[in-house]
Amino acid sequence: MEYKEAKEKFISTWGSLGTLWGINKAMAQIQALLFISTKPLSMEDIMDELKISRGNTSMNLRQLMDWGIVTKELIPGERKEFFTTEKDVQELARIIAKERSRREIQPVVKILKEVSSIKDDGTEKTKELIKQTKALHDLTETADIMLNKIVNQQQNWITKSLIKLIK
Amino acid sequence: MEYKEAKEKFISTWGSLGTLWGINKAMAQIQALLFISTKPLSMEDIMDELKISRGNTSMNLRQLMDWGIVTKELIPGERKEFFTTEKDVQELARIIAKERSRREIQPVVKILKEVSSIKDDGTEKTKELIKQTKALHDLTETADIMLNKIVNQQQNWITKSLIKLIK
DNA sequence: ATAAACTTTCAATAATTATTGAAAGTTTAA
DNA sequence: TTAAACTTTCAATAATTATTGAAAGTTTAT
Repeated sequence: MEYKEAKEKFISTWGSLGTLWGINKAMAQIQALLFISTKPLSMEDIMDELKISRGNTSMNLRQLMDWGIVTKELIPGERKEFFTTEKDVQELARIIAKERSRREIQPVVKILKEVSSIKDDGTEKTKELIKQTKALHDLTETADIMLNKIVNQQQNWITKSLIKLIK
Repeated sequence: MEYKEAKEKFISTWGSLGTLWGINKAMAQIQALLFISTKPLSMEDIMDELKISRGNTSMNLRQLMDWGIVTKELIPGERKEFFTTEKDVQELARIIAKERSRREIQPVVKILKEVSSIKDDGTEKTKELIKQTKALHDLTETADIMLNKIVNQQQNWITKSLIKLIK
């Protein structure tokens, strides 16, 4: 496999994986392209490489910047804007975990808490609803906390030891 | 908030959360309904509760069974089939993590390995592609292993200690 | 001030994904 | 064996989501 094929394979795979971390295809592909680029790219560069429209590129770059994954780079003497992505995978994971937690998990935890806090009228179905949503609330909250702590401290002794222990 | 409202809130929230664990709305809603039900439900029951068609119900129940989350329950004297979901959240988490890993993460890890194994032709761009996809490969693989190990051993001492340590 | 270079916005359209419903298929009871 | 009770399949349709492209907006150089 040569460079070109490998590059295309990586970009398209990462793009379709986008759903796994809650973003759309174009967004993931732009990020992938920047991730393996050796220098900042302009909107023009991205459009050409991925064969997507200017509007699409603009909107998705904005979203990536909202996520905090991509930043504008000003190149002296250049009129256009250039873009780069976070290159450190650990830092990338940290940002993504934090954002997903804030955008998706926490709102759900909040609703699970509300639902599991309704007053117990003594009926079996109410008891079951309370019990099950409470269990889900606790699990989701714990998972969320763990995920964030883990990605935030990957290189410290706790995780190093954990990896050894569970491997 | 009364039972009915709480129930509807739970089902619709869990439904829209479906994307987070990679399944569609109807599938997640059916699972949610079964999750808080005190007894097995028939296809008829599910259609009525969620206001979805027979075909939709049938197809999504099948998928839930493929995932191993829902099982058919045969009730003596009843002609129709009844369904139940795994009620233990820990077990549910274990099944979901395992399935997502198998269906989505592992194929990506495989491709990252392929891409990061192309021959180094000495150019900067090839070096960068190899370096970055390798980093992503290692991170993804480690995250996948950790996730699975964690959900598989949640109640053992390792996780109990971990939770205390990182909280 | 103006025009060229560039970016953003957003209504229209395309692509994708979910849902329906009725016909075909299966199982069970008599 | 047959007919009623039930489930599955799948082509058609609906709903949702992504993408385009051109007009409007912004910035910069002169």
